Order: sequence, then C-alpha cells, then structure tokens
Amino acid sequence: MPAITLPDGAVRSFERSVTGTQVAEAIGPGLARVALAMEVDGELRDLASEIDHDAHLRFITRRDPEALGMIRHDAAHVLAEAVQELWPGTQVTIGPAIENGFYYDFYRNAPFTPEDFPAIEAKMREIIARNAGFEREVWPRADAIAFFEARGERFKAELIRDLPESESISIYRQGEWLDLCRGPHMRSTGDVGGAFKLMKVAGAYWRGDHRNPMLTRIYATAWRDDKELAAHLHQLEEAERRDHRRIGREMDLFHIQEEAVGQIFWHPKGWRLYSTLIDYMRRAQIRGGYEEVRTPQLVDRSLWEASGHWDKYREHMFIATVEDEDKTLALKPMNCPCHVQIFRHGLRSYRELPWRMAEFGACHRYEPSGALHGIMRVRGFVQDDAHIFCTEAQIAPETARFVAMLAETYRDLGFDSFRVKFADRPEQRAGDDATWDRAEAALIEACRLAGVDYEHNPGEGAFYGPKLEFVLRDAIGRDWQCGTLQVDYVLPERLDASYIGEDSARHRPVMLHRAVLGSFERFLGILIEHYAGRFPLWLAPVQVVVASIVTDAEPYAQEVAARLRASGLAVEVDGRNEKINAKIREHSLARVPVILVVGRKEAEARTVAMRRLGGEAQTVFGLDEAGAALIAEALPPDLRRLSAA
RNA sequence: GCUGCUGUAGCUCAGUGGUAGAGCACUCCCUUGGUAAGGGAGAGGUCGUGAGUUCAAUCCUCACCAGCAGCACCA
Repeated sequence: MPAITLPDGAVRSFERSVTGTQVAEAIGPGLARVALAMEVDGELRDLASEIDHDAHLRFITRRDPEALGMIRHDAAHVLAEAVQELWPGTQVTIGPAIENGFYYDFYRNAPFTPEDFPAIEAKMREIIARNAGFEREVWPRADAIAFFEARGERFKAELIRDLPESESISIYRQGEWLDLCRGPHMRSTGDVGGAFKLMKVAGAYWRGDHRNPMLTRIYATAWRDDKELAAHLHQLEEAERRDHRRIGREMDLFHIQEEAVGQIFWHPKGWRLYSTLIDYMRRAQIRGGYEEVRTPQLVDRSLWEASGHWDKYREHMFIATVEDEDKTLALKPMNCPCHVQIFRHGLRSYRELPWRMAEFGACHRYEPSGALHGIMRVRGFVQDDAHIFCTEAQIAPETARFVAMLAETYRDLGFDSFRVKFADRPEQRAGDDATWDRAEAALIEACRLAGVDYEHNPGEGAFYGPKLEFVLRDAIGRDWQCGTLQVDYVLPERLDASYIGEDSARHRPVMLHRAVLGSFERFLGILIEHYAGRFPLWLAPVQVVVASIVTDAEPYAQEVAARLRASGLAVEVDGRNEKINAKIREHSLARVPVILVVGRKEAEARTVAMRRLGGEAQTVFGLDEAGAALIAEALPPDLRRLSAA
C-alpha cells in the first residue's frame, strides 16, 4: 500500500500499486490533463508505469525543464515512424534528443534531401494528430533480436545484442509502429505538439566510428510551443548574422584563397585588430612575469621523434625537404619542444624556477579538409603559447596565478564569465600510470588551492598530461573552449630537461603548457561573432571616420584626422563627393564606432559633430575636447587601469 | 578524411546545349547636398580546373580543386 509523497509534502496513500495516471486523476482532473510523465524518487518514468512502494513523486508538465527533452525524444520516434511509412525498407538506428532538438539516423540507399522535408513533416503531423498512446512492453532478448532481424533492421538487432544481459529489452509502441527504446515517453504522440521543424540532412557514421557505414541523419528542432520555436529560429538567424566569415568580408578584415587553404590573408584592418590583441597579450604577459622568446619554424624531424610527436602526429605535420641536404624538417605544429631547447641551453638552477617562457608561436598543422572553418579552424595560426618550467610544488601557485591572468583577460575582452573543465587521462597516452596519478593529483590540488570549481571531463586530457580547459560564453550564449593549462611530466623527461636543485643534484622540471586565447585566429573569430563586428573603441579596426559635408570642409576634416592620428587613433577621412546621408549609412554598415561630421559650421568654429554607432543623436564638441575624450576611451582596459592607479 | 550539397562580375544572385544577365560595389560626369542610399554614363566575366560526349558545352558525363553543412579529427 504505497504512500506517495508529493513535492508540496502532501502524502497520498493507495490500497495497491498505482500508475502515475491514477495518482494524477486522484489529485484532480486538471493535473491529469497536463501531466506528461513523472519523476519517481528522482527517476523519470512513464505516467503509465506502476508504483508499488512508498515514493516521492513529481509530475512533469509541459512547463518543467524535463519536458523539453521528452518532447524531442518523442518527436524523434514520430520522425522515424513517418520516414518508415513514407519509405518502407528504410532502416532505423538511433534518434536522441540533443541541444535545441533531436536527430534520427537512418540507413537507406539514397540519402534524404531537404526537398523531402515537407512530406516528412506532413506525415509527422498526421501521426501526432492520430495521438496514439506510447505503450511500453518488455520483450525477451532473443525475441527482440529475431523480430528486428526478420524486419531487416540489422542496426537495431545489433544494438540489442550489445545491451548488457542485465538490461531488460523495452519496446515502445505507438499505434502500429514500434521501436526499441529505453524510454521514458510522454502519454501519446499528441503530446509532441506542433512546434518542431526539420532542419537539415547530414551524413553520420554508425556509432560515430568512421570505419562504419555512413548513415543519413535528419536534424530537427523541437520546442514546447511555437513561440519558443520562433525564438530559436531567430537565434539561428542571429548566429548567421554574426558569422565571422561574413563580417570579415564586410569589414574587409581578411580573406582566404585556394593557393593557401586554411591560412589567412590579413588585410590592413584585420591586422590592426590582430596586432591590438597581440599588444594587449604581450603587456599581460610582461605583467605576469613571462619572458618572450622566438623559436624556429622549421625543425629537424629528430626533435619531433624525440618529443614523440613524429609518431603520433606525423600525418598532420607539414614536412619540408631540401635537395642538397639529406634532411627532413617539419614546420612546427607547436612550440613546446623548441622551448625545452632554450631551457636545456645551459645549466639551469632551481633559483630560475618557475621560468615562464612565452611565444606568439606561429604553428602549422595539416588539419583534415573537413575541419577547416573560416579563421576559426585553420592550418596556419599563432598561439599565445607559454610553458612554465617549475617544480612540482610550484604547480599550484602557478595555476592560481594563471587563472587570475586568464580571468582578467577574458573580462577585458568582454566576456563576463567562464567555466573550467578538468580533463583527465585519455586512452592513448604517453607516460606511465604512476606519473599520471601524480600529474592529475597535482592539478586537482592546484584547483583546490586556487579556489577553482571545475566540471569533470573524463578521458579528454592531452596525450602527455591532464589539463584544465577554460570555456567562455559569448553574447548569444554559445560556449567556446579557449584557455588551457596542461601539466606535463613527460616531455621534460623525453627531451631531457633538468635543473640543479638546492641539493646540487639534477632534477626534472614539470612543464605547464598554457594558453589564454588559444590561437589568435580562432579567438578573433570568436571575438568578431561575440561583438557582431561592433567592437569597443579600443579594438575597432577603424576607430573614427571624419566625414565632410561639403568639399570646402575637407581640409578641416584632414586636419581633425591628422590630430587624432597623431595620438594613435585609427582614423579615416571620407571626403568623397557623396551626400552626408550616404556616408553615414556606409560607415555605420561598416561598423565604425565613431563618425565625426564636419561641415562649414564646424570648420569655422573648430568643432566636430560626433555620432556614435547605433545612436541617432549627434553631439557637437570642441576639437580638443573630442580628441581628449576619444583618446581616453580608446585606451585598452589594462592601460586604463594603470593610468587610473 | 567521410557523406551530401554548391562553384556564373569584387559581393549577393538570376540564366541558357548555339561562348551570358541584374542589383550593389568600381570609374567618369553632373550635383556641394547637414546625420542610414542624389542623378546619369561607362567599364568589368576564357561561367572553379582538366578530360569526355556532341556539329556545337558555362549548361550533359567523369575526375580533380575549393567552399558550405554534418560526422570523424583537434598535440
């Protein structure tokens, strides 16, 4: 005789085991109408499942966060049924709920195309209108395998075979159609509602393994109601509007062409942005006690063999040879082995540790063609890379110091918060387990001392050591992993780095590989999308345009520009034979933060009419006053702090 | 790399088995206009590359290159 405790503390007792539906009905018809599923002692279950013991119960309605996942999961079943009704013989595989929606992978000879979407969506709406109940059944394993094999569903049969013996094989029916599924589901297909949309087709490997057959995947988005759906579609438009490839073209920042695939031609404005960021990072590193170095681009393969990269990453390295010499060199794919060479050059003392060695290291990696993406994923890039050579005891304070630097940098660049993930040993790795134990323990301890809260990211560490990943969130809520800090006991060993300790014996230093931005190229892509190209004044590639109204005012416009340029501002003059309206429009579309309009009046009074990007108001300032204000505003945030202090 | 789609003027795109068009941008002329597009004229393309089919290919076929989306990858 189960006693059911509800979230408000009320207890309802029943004579015998009851279903969630019965409990809901006992409480009231209103609840029975809106309850989609339930949570019993923390576990999400079908409303139709029976409760035979005392339990805490919470009903899930459309408003609850859990509902979204269920809508998507149920919609995936509806999609699968629709496809099989339309194209019998198509094999079903899996169809999970994902962020913003769901997908379903099918196996068939011809892939789907977006032209199929209207028919599929119509069939889905038909199935939803039928409102068939989801009914759970538990089948003997052998029957389930036989059933799916008889239907030619070899992927489903394989899934069942691979389920652990202990797991019961549950099948969900919806009308005539059924599928292997762990559940839970809502009451019936009608609960899916109408707020879904098929989005795109794509190939995907069976079980995510590139050796397996390619399936055809249909992506869809699904929401509680049409309003949420519309909001999501709007968000996608927003992301497209911010696409750094589009903005890069519109703002004339960079381009890419076939002769240098995966590498960037930075135009003057883009390079200004790039160098502003480098300058900022260089100052941050100086304040942080780093020493900057520069190491060779082309390095003999012997060094890569010694470091272990030749074995593991050779096919991703650009190899260079020369005709007269029997040597094989590689364009460096990263900087660490070179930094170890500097460390090794001479006898090092414990007194020199920690040694923070930084390089804006230009690296080249032969990334797979399908991975390339604008300036975000490229084959030639520059890292804000540094290696901290230190003792084991210094790992914790150095981690704390690094996190502080990273937090300040992200804030200065306009990102309010970041998360930290702790990635531990991957399956393929260098170094023995005892070393990994120490490295992971040291990093966890460092987090504790630095007061860093982290999420666990199992198996995602670098091949030579565990790492912290720093993930920031942009203006439209997308996450980007940028910063990293990796503990490495392996490379100093392999490349034989050592220092003389207090005891006058040789010791191995630990290396901390760390980056705040990651690669400048990728980070600039993120920054462009974060600001949608509307940068704060200090970052803007063109900070001020002085636009003349009449030709007579052009000499004065030139004078204003020269004045501001002398203070280091990036200023352009627009003295073209165009109306002021056209000039305002063009420079606004080009996302120039400040337009100074000068006509006869301003030239005479030695003033400027200032107009801010996005604003409609103009304010007239004296030339000196405007100059001083803009120069102050264009000061990078770190320099502003210094001048304020 | 894999699957699918795409490649026509600087950009966005239309179009045809008989060697091509629009808008914006560009150049020149008129216009000197006060805060998001003033008017006119002109120039600009071996239709991604190579091969094949055809009397004839930008269009059809194949291969390659590049881009896009997803997957896989990301030291």
